[in-house]
Amino acid sequence: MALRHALLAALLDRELSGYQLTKLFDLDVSSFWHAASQQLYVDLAKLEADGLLTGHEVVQQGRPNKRVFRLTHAGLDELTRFTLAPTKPTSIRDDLLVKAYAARAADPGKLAAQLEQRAEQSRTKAQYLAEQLARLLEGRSEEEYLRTAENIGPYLAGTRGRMYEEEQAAWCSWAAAALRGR
Amino acid sequence: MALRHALLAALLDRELSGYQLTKLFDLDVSSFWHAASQQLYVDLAKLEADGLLTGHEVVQQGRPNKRVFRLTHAGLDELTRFTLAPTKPTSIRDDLLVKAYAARAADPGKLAAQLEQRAEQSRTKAQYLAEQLARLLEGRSEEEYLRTAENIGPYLAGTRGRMYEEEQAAWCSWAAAALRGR
DNA sequence: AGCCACATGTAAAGAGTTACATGATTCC
DNA sequence: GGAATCATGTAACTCTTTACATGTGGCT
Repeated sequence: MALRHALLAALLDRELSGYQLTKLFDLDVSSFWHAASQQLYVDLAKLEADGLLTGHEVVQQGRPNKRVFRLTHAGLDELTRFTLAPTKPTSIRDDLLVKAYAARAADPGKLAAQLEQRAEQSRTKAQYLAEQLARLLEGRSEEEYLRTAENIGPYLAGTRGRMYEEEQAAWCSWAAAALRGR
Repeated sequence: MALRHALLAALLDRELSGYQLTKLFDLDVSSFWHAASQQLYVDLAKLEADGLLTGHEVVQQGRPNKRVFRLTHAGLDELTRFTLAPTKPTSIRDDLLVKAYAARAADPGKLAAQLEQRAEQSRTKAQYLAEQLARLLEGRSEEEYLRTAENIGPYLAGTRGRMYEEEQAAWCSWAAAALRGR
């Protein structure tokens, strides 16, 4: 049920359309919460029906019109309530790790190749996220940013995403090497 | 659809009952694929109906009888097929990160407290996983183990789980400190 | 008798994925 | 005209979660 809250959080200090959220979820948010664009539209509609968001048509020139969404007071309350509610620890759920777990049933070379490919993807994503984080700092030191910025949420969550991708890349390379050495 | 394959992989070189799998998934496997015990029984029944597993009643003394499951040839084939199939990158999906993302809507102290609590849980879990990994080595060096052991899958996947929990703990502590310093 | 570990499920509701669908506008 | 980007959805299916359900046997 956190997709709803991820959407609310993404709209905390700005108005965005479904399409803009799609791109945001593809790149930045996906590092800690993945969702397909279709699902975003479904949940945006529900959130609006529940009065947590309001949508406004924006007429554009040179491209199709869009509907941007804004948090309502009820939406902000709901988000605050969510941050206070207890959460159970969740963990990784990754096909690739299940494949590694099943290593004995796999062709070592082919599994290693998949791991190396994923390592590369994760490295790319980690780099992108690092750039985004650097952009948020706007020249300030991290320490200063965390003390003074208005909304440090995206920086905190984005940092976890960057760490995750870096670790994933490192583990994939290590596991691939282990398989290659057999 | 990887729960099926995680079950098959867990049965790669041993017979286990639903209850034993429950405990395995609670502790070891949960670090890379979480599943509730009810779901295990449902999927075990399906896997048996699909001919990928066979179940055998085991009469026990001093405790209720159990049914242990064993991979069939078809089950092993299916697992091998799975390891060859392409996989899309998946990522974290964690309520706690969404909460961090929504930091601006949260009470900093209360969110920090939740992060610190999670840091503690992750540290405990990382420690448990480290012990399990050390047990697998049976005194050998990691390098030797990876070269010579029969089935290195659990060690590879378990290592990722341990890394994840360690990183999670480190990030949680860092993020909590950032929130406390405001 | 009461509690705990062992042992195995069913049913309903909720969330997410996959496939399908449509249309506007710009640029080449 | 065709491709790419912008823009928004629906429907069917699969998977997961939550709540409910039941029973054995040892220990105190």
